[in-house]
Amino acid sequence: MTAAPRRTPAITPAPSLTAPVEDYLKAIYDIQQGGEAATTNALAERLALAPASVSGMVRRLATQGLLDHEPYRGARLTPAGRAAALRTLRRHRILESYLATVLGVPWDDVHAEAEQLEHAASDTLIDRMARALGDPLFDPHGAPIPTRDGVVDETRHTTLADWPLGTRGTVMSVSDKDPVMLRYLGELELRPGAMVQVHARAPYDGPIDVMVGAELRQIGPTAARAVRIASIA
Amino acid sequence: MTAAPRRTPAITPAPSLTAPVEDYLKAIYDIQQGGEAATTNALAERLALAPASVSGMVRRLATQGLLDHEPYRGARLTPAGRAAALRTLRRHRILESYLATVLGVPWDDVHAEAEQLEHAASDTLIDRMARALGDPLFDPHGAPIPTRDGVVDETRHTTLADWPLGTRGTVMSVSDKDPVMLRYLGELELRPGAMVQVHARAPYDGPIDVMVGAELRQIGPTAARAVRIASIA
DNA sequence: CCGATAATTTCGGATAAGCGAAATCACTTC
DNA sequence: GAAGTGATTTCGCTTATCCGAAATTATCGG
Repeated sequence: MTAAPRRTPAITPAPSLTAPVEDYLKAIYDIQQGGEAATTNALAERLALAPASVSGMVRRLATQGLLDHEPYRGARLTPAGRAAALRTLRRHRILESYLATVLGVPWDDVHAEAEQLEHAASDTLIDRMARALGDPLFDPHGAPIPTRDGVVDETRHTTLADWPLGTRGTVMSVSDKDPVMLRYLGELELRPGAMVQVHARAPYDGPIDVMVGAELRQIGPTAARAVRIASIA
Repeated sequence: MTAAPRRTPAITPAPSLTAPVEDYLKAIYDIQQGGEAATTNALAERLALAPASVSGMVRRLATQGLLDHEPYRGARLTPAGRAAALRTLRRHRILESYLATVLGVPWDDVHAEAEQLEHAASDTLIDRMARALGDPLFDPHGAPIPTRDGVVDETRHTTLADWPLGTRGTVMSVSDKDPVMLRYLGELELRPGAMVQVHARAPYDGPIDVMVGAELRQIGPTAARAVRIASIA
């Protein structure tokens, strides 16, 4: 191993990355954010690719200094990789906010549309959209929007599946990955800002009784895991 | 100066085309619209590619039924190719209009931005933007916007370089290809809608004296060729 | 009709991204 | 501590898009 000059890169992630590369970095960020290791398999599943393909790309990105990779162990973003991931995340979430707020795109469609546009929109366009929205801090699903300089709230909130019985809380965010799930949660009024209180949880992954606003609902554990809660401030 | 709108037979523009393919089709449409033959070299220059690359792609697109190609002669869009080109053109021009009108992107920047986004935005998003604008018929540079069904005004207007002396006319459109040129034309107030009258033309590609509104300007023939004029109605 | 020139195509090769099958490694279990 | 299992990587190959150099074709001037 030659002692490569390991400068901690400034916030500027050099040249424009390809769409697949941005997707890998975003996925790795996301998995790390969930506290898990960004293994080949986890990445392959999230990106809907064959593990073999992920192996190759991860090696390439590691040589490009965007992530650290110990073979058979998993990948971890370098500062440069993290910066790139956050830039893409900002684009994604600003776009989601803009599409939902200004153009009235239904909130369960916004994710897929933003997924495409995030690779094409220029930085200045994203900033224009952000300004038009009043530089929002959260997207329509409650996810925090990184600033232009890569500052982002990374608080990990408890999911509704783990929220203590009896305690009142607020919905902070819902997962935006699955449009069907989103539509379902929308029907239950489980959107960011909603007040909740878990009354009971049946054992063995049974249904959860939860007050949403003034309504008593029953939801399954999978849906509950997509909803993140915080104490009322 | 030919006439009037044209209807394209409803042909399913098969599965989503790649960005390069859409660019080729758009370029061919554009060149044909200018009355010239879409030769390999013309395409190579417009797309900033090597002629060898164009040869290969044109052959491929011909086998896919998007264009007719006689080797050593040039390419011509089939109905399917034309439909695909017009779909991309609609996206491009709706995006230009939206960016300029709603988001305040400077009119010399909108082309480059739209060039990227047109390959990523969904059809329904484009329609949403169009509706938000009141389904405009022309983009900010005066170019006609095809409808969802591929109807577009293909009138070919005379350029300012050929406009008869003394006759008053209206600027119908300006070329959006070169941002520097656009900025220049903007400074001269040569935008769609402006009234013009050519007073004199110096020989040998000399400068052109032209009244723009109430101002007398002098412009060169290259700039004049980017401005299209029609009689006042 | 015959080249010369210019346009076009063909050829071999490069890069990015992906896949399936086979080999390899890590970890748990006996 | 060996073996089996599942995760990971390697290998060979595919597709899309691009390039430069060499070969080919069209066309125009005489």
